[in-house]
Amino acid sequence: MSGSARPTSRDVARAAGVSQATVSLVLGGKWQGRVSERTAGTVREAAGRLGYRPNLAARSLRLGHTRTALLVVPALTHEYFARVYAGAAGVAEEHGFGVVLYPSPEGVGPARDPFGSARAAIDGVIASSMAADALTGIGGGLPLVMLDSDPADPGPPTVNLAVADGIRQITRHLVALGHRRITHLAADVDSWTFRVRAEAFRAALAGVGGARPGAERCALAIDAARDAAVRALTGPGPRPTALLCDGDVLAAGACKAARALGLRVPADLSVSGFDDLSLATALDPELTTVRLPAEAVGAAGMRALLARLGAAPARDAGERVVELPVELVVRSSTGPCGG
Amino acid sequence: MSGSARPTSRDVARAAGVSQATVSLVLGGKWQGRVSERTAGTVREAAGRLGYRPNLAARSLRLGHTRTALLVVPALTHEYFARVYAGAAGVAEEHGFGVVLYPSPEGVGPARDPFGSARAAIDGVIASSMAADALTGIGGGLPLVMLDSDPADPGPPTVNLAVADGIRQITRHLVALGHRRITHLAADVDSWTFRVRAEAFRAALAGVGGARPGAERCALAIDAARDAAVRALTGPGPRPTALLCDGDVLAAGACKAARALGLRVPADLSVSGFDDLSLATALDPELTTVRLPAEAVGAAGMRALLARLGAAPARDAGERVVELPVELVVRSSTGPCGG
DNA sequence: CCGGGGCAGTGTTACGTATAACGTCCGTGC
DNA sequence: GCACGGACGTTATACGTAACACTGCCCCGG
Repeated sequence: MSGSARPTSRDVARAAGVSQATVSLVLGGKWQGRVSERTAGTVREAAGRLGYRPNLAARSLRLGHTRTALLVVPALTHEYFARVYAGAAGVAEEHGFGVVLYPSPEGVGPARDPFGSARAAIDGVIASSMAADALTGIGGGLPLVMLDSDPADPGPPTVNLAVADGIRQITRHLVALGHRRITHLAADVDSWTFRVRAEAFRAALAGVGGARPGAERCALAIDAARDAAVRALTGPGPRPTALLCDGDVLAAGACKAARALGLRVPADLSVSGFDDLSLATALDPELTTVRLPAEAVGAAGMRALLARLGAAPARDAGERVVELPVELVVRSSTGPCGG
Repeated sequence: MSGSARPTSRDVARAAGVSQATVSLVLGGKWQGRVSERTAGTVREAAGRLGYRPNLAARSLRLGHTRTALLVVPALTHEYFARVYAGAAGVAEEHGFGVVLYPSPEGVGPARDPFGSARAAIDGVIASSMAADALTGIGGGLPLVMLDSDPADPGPPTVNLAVADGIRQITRHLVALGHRRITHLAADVDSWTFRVRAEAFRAALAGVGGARPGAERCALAIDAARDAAVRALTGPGPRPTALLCDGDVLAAGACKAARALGLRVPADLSVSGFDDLSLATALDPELTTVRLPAEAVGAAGMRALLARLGAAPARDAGERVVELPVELVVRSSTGPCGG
C-alpha cells in the first residue's frame, strides 16, 4: 500500500496477517510464551521479505533513550584521539550503543555550543581533554564523563592517565643517564594534562643536584616543535643535553631540529616522546616514550558512562575518578649524557 | 509539573502562557507575521529559563529525516580516514548535518551488517574504500555515496582520487632519475584503489626500455612493510634501486628496512610514499610522495550525499563520478639512481 | 456444569514535535 | 452599522514504535 516508501511495522503486520503489536513483540525479541513459534516465523519472514528496518527515531521517542553517546575530542587526526574513539566504540558496540562524534573538525571552544550542533539524539556525553566548565550547564543535564581532565571535586566521573607518573619516570630515566640540562618541550595548550606534566617535570628535577630544567612552549605540530627545539638548543647559556617532549609529534620535530643543527640523536642529544603513537617506531632512532593506553581510556570512559546510564553494571565499584597507569618504553632516542 | 525530567515544548508553553504550537513556531524560526514580537520574546525567555532542548528523536519522527549521515571507514586510526572524516564533517556542519561513524573499530566485513548496528537514525550513507556490493541491498534503500571505490556503472555516486595518475607521475619521476629496477611495495588489501595502483604501475613501466618491475605485497603496517621490503631487497637477482610504496606508512617501513640492511636513502635506494600524511615530513629523509586531498574527498562525498538528499544544491551539475586530482610532491627520499 | 487459568494475540495509548486548518478580536472602509 | 480582512494564536493530528491492559478460547479440575 505504501508504494516505494520505507515499510513500517504496520506494513509487516498486514503482510503477515497479524497486528502491529505482534510484529513489535516478535521483532523485539520478547515474545517468549506470548506468540506461537509459527506466527513468529511468519512475521520474521514477512519482515525479511519487505526489507523492514525499524524506524530508530520512533523507537527512541517511545523508549526515551537512543543508545547513542556523543564523544567530544579536539582533533581526530591526532592518532591518540582516534584510538580513544576506537576504544569507546568497541565497548559501546558490545552493549548495543553507537557513538557520535562532535561534528566540528576544528575543536570546541567556549563560544560554541557542542550540543546545539549535535544533530543526533544522544543519551550522554564523553568529553576528552576539555575544561569541565566549558560543558557544565550546557549539556542540558545529560550524563557526562570526562577524559584527561581536571578531576575537580565535585565534578563528573573522570578517566585520567597517570601522566605525572609518566613524566616522573621519563625524567628519572634521563637523570639516570646522566642528564642534568633537560628542557621540557611543552605543548602550548591550556588543558589539565599539560599543566600536570609541566608541574611533574619541575617536581621531578627539584631534588636533583645540578639540575638545569628548561622549558619551551609550542603548538602541537611538527614544524612548530622543530622551531621551538631550535630555540631551545641555540639559546644563551649551555645547551640542554636532553629534550623531554610532550608528545611523539613534538619529539619528531625535535629530531628534525637536531638534524638541522648537526646534532646526533642520542649521542649529542637525547629526545623523549610521549603517547607511543605508531610514529614512535617509524622514526630513526626509534623514540623512547611513555605509552598511553588510549583505547583503554576510551573504553573506561564509555564503561563509566554506560554505568551512569544504567546500561551496564558499574564494574569499578563506583569510583568517581579512575586513573590508568602508563608505561615507560625505552628505545634508542635517549642515551648516556655525552656533554 | 514534570519534576526533574527534561522539559518539553509543552512545559515551555505552560511557563510562557501560550500553546505548544506557538512554542514550536517561535523556536522553529518560522513565526514571521504569525506571532507577535512580544510573545516570541516571552517564549524564548521561558525556554532559556527552563533549559529547554528539543527532543531530536521526536523531531526526526515528525520530519521524516534526521539530518545525520553515516560514514563508514575501514580504520579511523589511519590519518587518511581521519582527514576524510574531517572534510565530511565540515561540509555537514555547514548544512546543519551531523555525522555518525560506523561504530566498529575493526572494519567492515561482508559478514557484518553495518546498518544493523548503526544505532543512530540516519538519512544516508557514505562508504569509503569498500566494495559496493558489500553494501547494496543492505542499506535498506538509503541514499548511498561511495568513496575511493570502483565506479562501476550503474552504481551509486562515487568520489575518487586520480590514483592511477599519481602512480604514473611517481613512476615517471623515478624513471627520470634513472631507475629501472623498481619494486612496487603494495598493500595487501583487496580494494579498488590498490588494484588500480598495481595496474597503473605495470602500465607506466611497460614502455620503458630495460625496466624491471617487481612487486611485493604486505599488510598496511610499518613492521609488515619492513619485512616485505627486506624480502624485496634481499631476494634473488639484482637488487631494486627504488621502492614505490602504496602509502607513507609502508614507505616508513621500507626506510627501516633500508637502515637495517645498511642502505642509505636515497643514495643507495630511493623510496616513495603515497598519501602525504604528516608522517611524510617527520621522517628523515622527508618522503617524496603523492599528496591525496583527503579532506576534499570527504567534503565532496558529503556534498554529493546532500545533493542526493535534496539538502544542498547539486553544484557539480550531477556528475555521477567525480575524480579529484592528486599531486606529486618531490622531497628527499628519492634521488638519482646510483646502481 | 461451571469456574479458573494459561495461551495467543489484539486494541489502544503515549512518547514530543511540526504544521495544516481553523478561530477570534479589532480596526477600517463604505 | 456592518462586512471584511489582517494580526495573532490555538486545536487537532500524524509520524512509527513499544508495551499495558484486555479479550477470546480451550483445557482441566471439581
